[in-house]
Amino acid sequence: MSQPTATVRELIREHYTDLTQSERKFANALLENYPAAGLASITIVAAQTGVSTPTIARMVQKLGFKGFPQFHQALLKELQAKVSGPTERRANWATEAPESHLLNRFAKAVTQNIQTTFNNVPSEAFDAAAQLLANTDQTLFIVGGRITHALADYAFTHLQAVRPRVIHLTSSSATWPHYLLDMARGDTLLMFDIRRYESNLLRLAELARERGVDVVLITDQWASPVAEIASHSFTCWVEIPSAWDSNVSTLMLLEALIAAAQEEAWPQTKARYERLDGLFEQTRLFRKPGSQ
Amino acid sequence: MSQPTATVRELIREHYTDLTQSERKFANALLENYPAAGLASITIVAAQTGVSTPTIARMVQKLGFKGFPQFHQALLKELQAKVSGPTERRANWATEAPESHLLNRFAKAVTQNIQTTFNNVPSEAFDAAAQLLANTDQTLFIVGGRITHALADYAFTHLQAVRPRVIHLTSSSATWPHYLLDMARGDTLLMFDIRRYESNLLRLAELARERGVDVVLITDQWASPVAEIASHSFTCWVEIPSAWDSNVSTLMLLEALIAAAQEEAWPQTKARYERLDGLFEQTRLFRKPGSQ
DNA sequence: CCTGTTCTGAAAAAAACTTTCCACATGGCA
DNA sequence: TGCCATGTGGAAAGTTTTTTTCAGAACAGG
Repeated sequence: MSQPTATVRELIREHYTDLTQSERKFANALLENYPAAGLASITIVAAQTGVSTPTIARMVQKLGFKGFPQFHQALLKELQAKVSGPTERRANWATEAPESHLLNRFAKAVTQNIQTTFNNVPSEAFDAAAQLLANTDQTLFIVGGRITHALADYAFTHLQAVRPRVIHLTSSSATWPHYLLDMARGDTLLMFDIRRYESNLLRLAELARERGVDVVLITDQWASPVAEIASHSFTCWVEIPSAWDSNVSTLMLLEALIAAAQEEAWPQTKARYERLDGLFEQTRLFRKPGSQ
Repeated sequence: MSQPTATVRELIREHYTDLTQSERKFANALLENYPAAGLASITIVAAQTGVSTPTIARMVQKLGFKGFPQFHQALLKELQAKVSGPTERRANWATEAPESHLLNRFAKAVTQNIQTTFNNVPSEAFDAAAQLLANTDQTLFIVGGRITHALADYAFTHLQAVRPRVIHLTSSSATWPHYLLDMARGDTLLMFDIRRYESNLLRLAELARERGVDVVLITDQWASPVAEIASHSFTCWVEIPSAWDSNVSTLMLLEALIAAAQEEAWPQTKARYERLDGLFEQTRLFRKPGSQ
């Protein structure tokens, strides 16, 4: 109310840290379905969110409204202004920014990449690869390149929680022969290779293949040479208007694979997660906010 | 009511000839400002249109609704469907797989996350943060948590290419005091904190803040406590049907920030990229795509 | 100019909504 | 462990909205 120009969305962002848990529940529901989720009566809104009416009432007061009706009207006014604007442009992602803003150009490119990537995932290969990643009888090796070693790291952190016997090959290729020593027939090597393709990754894949290791490759639309010897390879679209490549679709595919692997061996994984949680509790790595 | 799928707009057209003069007055007002003009209370709607409440009540009954609240809900439902529309339409991503396949369920959740995330980026804060990341007069520190250290690593690799004076705080918090020693007023600390929030990250942010360092925070929809002391903080939607959180939207936001920082200082960055390429050439770390 | 029909809105009654108050639950802290 | 501060929702009180009723206005046709 202090700033008559502020949208409800902005008000929520501004006051987000003041909100309690239940209040945030509603805030998130509203932001996810804006503004429809806030336009019903307070009773309905509360029921849909799963909180009580007083919680909603208190929250809108925190945002600076006198009561729910005022909040309701503010949302309505925004909606009205938006519709009467130049033919609603749903294209805009960052709703306040102009279409030419980097955020919107970027969002457009990445969305396109994700869509193309997912449209081109061979589902049998996906299922087969997920099974390999979940196979705890064998060892799983993970390796990435210059840029993608962060992705390999991410994969390692998650898969290590999902299953035992996961090994992350450090980025220095000088140490790779040591790992090759321990690779056995039936093991899996999860490899990331995005342009520009690194010759030592290809060599590593070849040597692993010779030892009977299944190579699962995640690469880009131009396809790393490793694809020719990989058991399963997945193509990600990575081009954005920039000097470098986007790895959003790569990460998305990776997460999908991790999710699939996790589902594959859920009972085991669940027990592992619980033990992990207990260990974190004991080492007090994560404390509740507010405490020292 | 006869056709449950008919929109209110269609219902109005269908029954238009049955409507009286005053009723048409409201019908026109609604069609001109659809659906906002119908979403207030019947009292307000009537006043705005210049007719009485019974007129509105009678009209919505002519359209086939039991009462004004039912009419109101129908409008709301349409609005809601519209928002989720673009996502719904490309229901199947992995075209061959059934809709219930993990790939499709996953794609749906992540798409929703990305959309919500981008809809909620405050563009001024984004621009300001990009400027901080591109400011080569000061040092840029980067740090992540247990899961997000991979993202921090990714950020480091890219930003190191964009500009000098970038420092990646290793994941072991025991070494952080060493880095704090060198932090100076005006420096920037790029921090990732996704639930569960780590208390040592909060402490680090506090100590940095005390030294006059700008903290740029990338967090999730439940907001890390660091948000309260950060100069700019960005919220990412990370929930997926899984035991862990997705970082696709997080990476997307990060890449957008990197792209913006790169654009901010392009002449410098371009020269840096060229020198970097030359160095790679000399060490022959990479081969050109297609070549052996 | 009259008459019957249709339309309209004021006002009251009914229903629903919003707010306030209070007790209970939760989690941090000594 | 017990205390305190904080957050949460049930229920009643207060308010608004919605519906119904009904009387007057507008209008067409004789």
